[in-house]
Amino acid sequence: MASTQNNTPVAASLENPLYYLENARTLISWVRQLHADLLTADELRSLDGLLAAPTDAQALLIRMVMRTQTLYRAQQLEHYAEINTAVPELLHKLESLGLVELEPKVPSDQLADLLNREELLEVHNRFITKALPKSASKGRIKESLATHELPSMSLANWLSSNAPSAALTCQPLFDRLRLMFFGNLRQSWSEFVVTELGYFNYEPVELTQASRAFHQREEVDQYLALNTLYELSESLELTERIELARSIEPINDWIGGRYARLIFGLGQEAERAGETQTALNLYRISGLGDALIRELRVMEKHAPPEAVQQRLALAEPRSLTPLHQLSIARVESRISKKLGSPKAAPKLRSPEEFKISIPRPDQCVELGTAQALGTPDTPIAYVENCLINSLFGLLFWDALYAPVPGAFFHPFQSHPADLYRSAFKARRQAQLYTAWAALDDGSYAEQIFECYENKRGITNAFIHWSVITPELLGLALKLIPAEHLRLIFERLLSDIRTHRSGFPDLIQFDIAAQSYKLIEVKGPGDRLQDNQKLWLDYFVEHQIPCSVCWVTWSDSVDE
DNA sequence: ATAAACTGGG
DNA sequence: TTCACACCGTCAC
DNA sequence: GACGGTGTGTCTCCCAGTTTATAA
Ligand SMILES: [Mn+2]
Ligand SMILES: [Mn+2]
Repeated sequence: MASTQNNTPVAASLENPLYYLENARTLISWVRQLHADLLTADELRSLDGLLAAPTDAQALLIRMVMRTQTLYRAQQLEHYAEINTAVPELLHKLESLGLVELEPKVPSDQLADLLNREELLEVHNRFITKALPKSASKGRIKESLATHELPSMSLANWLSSNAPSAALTCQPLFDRLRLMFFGNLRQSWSEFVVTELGYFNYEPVELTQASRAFHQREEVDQYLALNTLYELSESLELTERIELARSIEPINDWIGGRYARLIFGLGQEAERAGETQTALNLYRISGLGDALIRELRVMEKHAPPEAVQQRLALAEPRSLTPLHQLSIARVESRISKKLGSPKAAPKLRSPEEFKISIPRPDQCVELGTAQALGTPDTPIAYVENCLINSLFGLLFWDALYAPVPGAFFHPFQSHPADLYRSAFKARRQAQLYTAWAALDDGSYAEQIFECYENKRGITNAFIHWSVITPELLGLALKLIPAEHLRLIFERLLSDIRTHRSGFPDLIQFDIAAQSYKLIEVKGPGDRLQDNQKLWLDYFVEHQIPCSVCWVTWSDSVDE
């Protein structure tokens, strides 16, 4: 039933009414094939039990796992046409396998997930003497319930009617399986069917036998622990979350990055709560560039300038992105002024600027400006990051999808797992070299067109197929010199994460002059952002034509 | 009464 | 979970 | 005017059916 082809998991045909079960079994067997050593004996036993159960029982469990809740009224599970056994019987079977709990005790704060507003209000007014009016919103009822201490009890008791219910007890196991398969918790069980329906298309990449997202159980545990802390942000006190987070010692760089982001986020929460010292400590632990900036800003506010300067001296500029360096340079400039030995503010090259006044457009200011500036011979496209990123994705397609060991481990990836890591370039030197060579010998335009034709529609981290029309692609490749593309791609590749954004809003082509120009539009009240300033600086440095257009409203009185 | 938001399902 | 922008306030010149 | 900080919209297939919020 579970299907793999050429050593790759394959989505089930929709002809099979139990397609979702087939997909789940595919996922499970793929994980067991590659990750069996990362599962406990208990977990393997649970899976064996499930896979040996009657088909209808398996199907119902997967239906429940795929839905958002972990708690269900039996009534919510009765409508599945492809499941022919009575639901109570199946739930009973699943209970005997230890996958489901029948008639679970439901705490009052979970009632809202299980009942609609009307039912919730009815329950509220039956258990709480101070009744709420018929019009009370669901949030209001929830609040009121929370202020009273009510004992947990089965749903049937809450409703004092015959309302059978069941809770999944195996959700953690299935989340774990999903994580081990996808390498993230963002993708869901429905990934298979959405692919089968054709809404997602992924580039097929040969998966090596060693292709797996995790190598030790501890890595999976840490990922799950970090994720739980993100989810708890609403319900658990900050101090407790900090304590839990700090007890985690990441065992690899990848987990370390997620850990750093969590700690940074906790630091920001602490900062906003006025817990300055806690925030500073967390920023120091985090090690993220963003955290260093926050640390410096907090120190600037609360510590003597000498202390800030000392901290600045310890910063390692080489490990920081240009974006971080810019922020740090500004701190440096302010602090040195305070200490009496002024150091110049960071100086970036800026492009030509011009102003236009147009009526406030129906759509966004970028489109209004494009309309005002564009002519038949000098057409404008509103592309922002899409054009350059798409050209990049098309030219470097083979590098992006090179079967580097460990980069691809399931068939639903839009990009290699190490795309944003520093070793990305080093591991694809041959493919990158080929692409650079095409740019040098002039064959790149043809290659990009070919890739565009062949790969159109395939989900790609850089390419926005709907924006890139053949006409736009043709103009861009004809009018942007290869040398300019080389310069831009070099900077992009030097730090993909940071440099994939910040490109100007518009590109204007001049067909007669065989030239082009990038235009960043700034409406009233808007201003250049740091990542935009840095790209513009680079464009000016390398004589890549660009400008900033300041827009005011011609039909507006104020200003 | 109507629109907006959410949920499930292929 | 991304990215750009809108909008607010402060500070120094 | 240059900054710093916060919040928002849009987007994560797309359709149908249900639930919720809001106003008249
Ligand atoms: Mn923009
Ligand atoms: Mn803009």
